[in-house]
Amino acid sequence: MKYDQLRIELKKRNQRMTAQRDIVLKSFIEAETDHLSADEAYRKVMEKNCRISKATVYRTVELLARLGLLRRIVFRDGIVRYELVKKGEHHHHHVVCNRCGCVVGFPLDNLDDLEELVREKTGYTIEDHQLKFYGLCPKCQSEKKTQNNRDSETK
Amino acid sequence: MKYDQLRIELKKRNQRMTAQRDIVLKSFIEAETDHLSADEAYRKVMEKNCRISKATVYRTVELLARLGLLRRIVFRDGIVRYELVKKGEHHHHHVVCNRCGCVVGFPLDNLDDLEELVREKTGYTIEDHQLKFYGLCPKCQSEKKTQNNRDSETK
DNA sequence: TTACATGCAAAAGTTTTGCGCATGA
DNA sequence: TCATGCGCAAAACTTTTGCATGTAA
Repeated sequence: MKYDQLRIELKKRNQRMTAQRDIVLKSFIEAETDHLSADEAYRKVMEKNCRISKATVYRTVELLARLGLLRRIVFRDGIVRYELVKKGEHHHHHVVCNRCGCVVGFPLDNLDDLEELVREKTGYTIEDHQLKFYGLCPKCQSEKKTQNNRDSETK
Repeated sequence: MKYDQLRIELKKRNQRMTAQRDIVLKSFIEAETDHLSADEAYRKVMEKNCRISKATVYRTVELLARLGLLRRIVFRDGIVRYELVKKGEHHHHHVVCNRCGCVVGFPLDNLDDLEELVREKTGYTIEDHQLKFYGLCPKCQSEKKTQNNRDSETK
């Protein structure tokens, strides 16, 4: 399945298929909606007792991003993470919890019109845009509430 | 002017006014629309022959961001940068050149309605959002064009 | 006076690089 | 076969931390 797709994508670009590249891509497939940094991907791979060099993971993640199989996502913490690019998926954005850092996707297509407006106003040709929302996830909202209650009782 | 504002803001939060804090804030004021990382701010300060410890710059930048005088901005390169928060300024977003990295602001207020939609759909309470456009600035567009012409002549 | 900020140097953490060996095509 | 990729370890950075000293209030 994904293994073949990887082989095909690599062949297209005259890149070789290796066991390491397969393992790294798999770790992102298994992470599902999680966004992994190169370092986190390395740890995940190590947990499975796959002996890969950290340098290889870093190089592979960078390669997969260049091939368009991974998308680079950076939130406010400045950690470079990657998410799996799924074919035919809608353009989606990210909603990030300021407290626990959990992330959910949010589909939204109609922002493309804005790109044209930006081009007119700034003279930049626009290739891409990224929108991020920051706030509190439902879990942290209720945890914060009970914490506040505890605090006011203590006073 | 800004010096007093800084003193006032610090006093509000029971923080002390120091020469170092003034110098660091000034480096962001002088950078104008540039976005500086803590490290870049440190270099700027050093250029002016001000002997400040790098640790102090890092601590000060973090403090100024916490006080709301600086705003944390992170682009796709994962470098944490800061921009001066100007009172009463419109909500603005950033347009980034993929080639030279130059950044311009782009005022746009009416995205706030979206926050309500995101809240309904995800259950997150939204405090903030950031929108970034990536493309090519006018300068890089023309540079790329002449470069392409040169390439095709050589072939 | 004294609590807080600074400077320094070391530590911690992340990412990149050089090079000899291994391997996919 | 042999160009490419890998593993290892060192290097290069960036950012944080502990602690003695200096200083704003």
